Amino acid sequence: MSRLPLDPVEEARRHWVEHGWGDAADGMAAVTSVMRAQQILLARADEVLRPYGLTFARYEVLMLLLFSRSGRLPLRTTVTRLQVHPTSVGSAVDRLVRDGLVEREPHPTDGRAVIVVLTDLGRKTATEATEALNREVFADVGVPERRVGPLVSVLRDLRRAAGDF
Amino acid sequence: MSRLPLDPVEEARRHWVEHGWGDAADGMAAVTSVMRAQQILLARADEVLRPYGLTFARYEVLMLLLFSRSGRLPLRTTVTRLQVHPTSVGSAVDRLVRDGLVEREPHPTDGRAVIVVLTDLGRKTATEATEALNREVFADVGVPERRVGPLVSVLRDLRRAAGDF
DNA sequence: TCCGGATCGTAGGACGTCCTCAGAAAGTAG
DNA sequence: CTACTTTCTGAGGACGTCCTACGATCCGGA
Repeated sequence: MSRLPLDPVEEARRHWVEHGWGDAADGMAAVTSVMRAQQILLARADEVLRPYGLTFARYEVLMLLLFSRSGRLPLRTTVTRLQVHPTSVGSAVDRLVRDGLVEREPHPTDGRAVIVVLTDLGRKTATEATEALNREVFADVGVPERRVGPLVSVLRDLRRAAGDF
Repeated sequence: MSRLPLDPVEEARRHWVEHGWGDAADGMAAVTSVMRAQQILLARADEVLRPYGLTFARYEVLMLLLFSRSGRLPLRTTVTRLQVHPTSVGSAVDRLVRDGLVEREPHPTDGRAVIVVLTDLGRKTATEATEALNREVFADVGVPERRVGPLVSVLRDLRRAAGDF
């Protein structure tokens, strides 16, 4: 993967201004920056998770179950908390079941619903994977310490404005 | 899409601290925030682009060609600038060709390479789509004006540290 | 000149995301 | 109790991303 001579986001911003789109240049730069940052961070996380047979999407499902303490949640609950499409969680759960990390159970009172249950292997894997992620990714995301707070804060505003919570 | 009672990122941070992972909690919050912000912004962009038969990935290819002024670039150049895998750009170009927005041409001197050429329809579509994106997404990304600059700045640091440029 | 390594693009496959549609079950109004 | 609406899940498909493997081409050094 080669290093570019110039920041592609700043290059795009320059083109935006040249085309008379200056009033949208900052927004374009923000959106493009977030897109690329996500790509970088997701690649790092997936690389660390690969030895555990996980991806970040499946890891998020496992962590939700780990935090539930009883290790079991309705599928619908995970869909709501993870803010993704039902079929996305569905396929993640399918692969977690395939690998023995979770199990599907029928809901005791709602015949439509499904309960996802963390297995012992799933609990062990989630814990070990978290320690690896903490060490290899989260402990240093490549942003100066004092700028992490403001970053999370501004993105929280964005998420709130988008109706997440 | 339902609104959650609490910020899921802050909920996760709380769980991180409770599990003794406090030193990685900020990084986890930063990574998770970026992931969700990207999902929100990508969904908005794709929605605005849908009437033009575009996705954000294909739109980025078109804009690179539009800015090249001759409207033609080696495929390799677009792969490098967009920082994605060659096969990702390949499939994007396939669909752009299918829709008549670009054409493939052989490279005049390098038998391995491919030149991607913007068609008149592609140029027109890219321009109109940009005006829609500027109006509907980039002009107001849901972040206070004065915080956009720092956001772009901190993510530029992250991208630079990751070796992008 | 020739040959071995590097580069470019593509094919096939795994995965995650979204969409629409369908069916089953639950809830609700009458 | 019936009929209508809503909720939950799964099937099938489109798309973007990545990976590995492969063939074709280029290039530089022997």
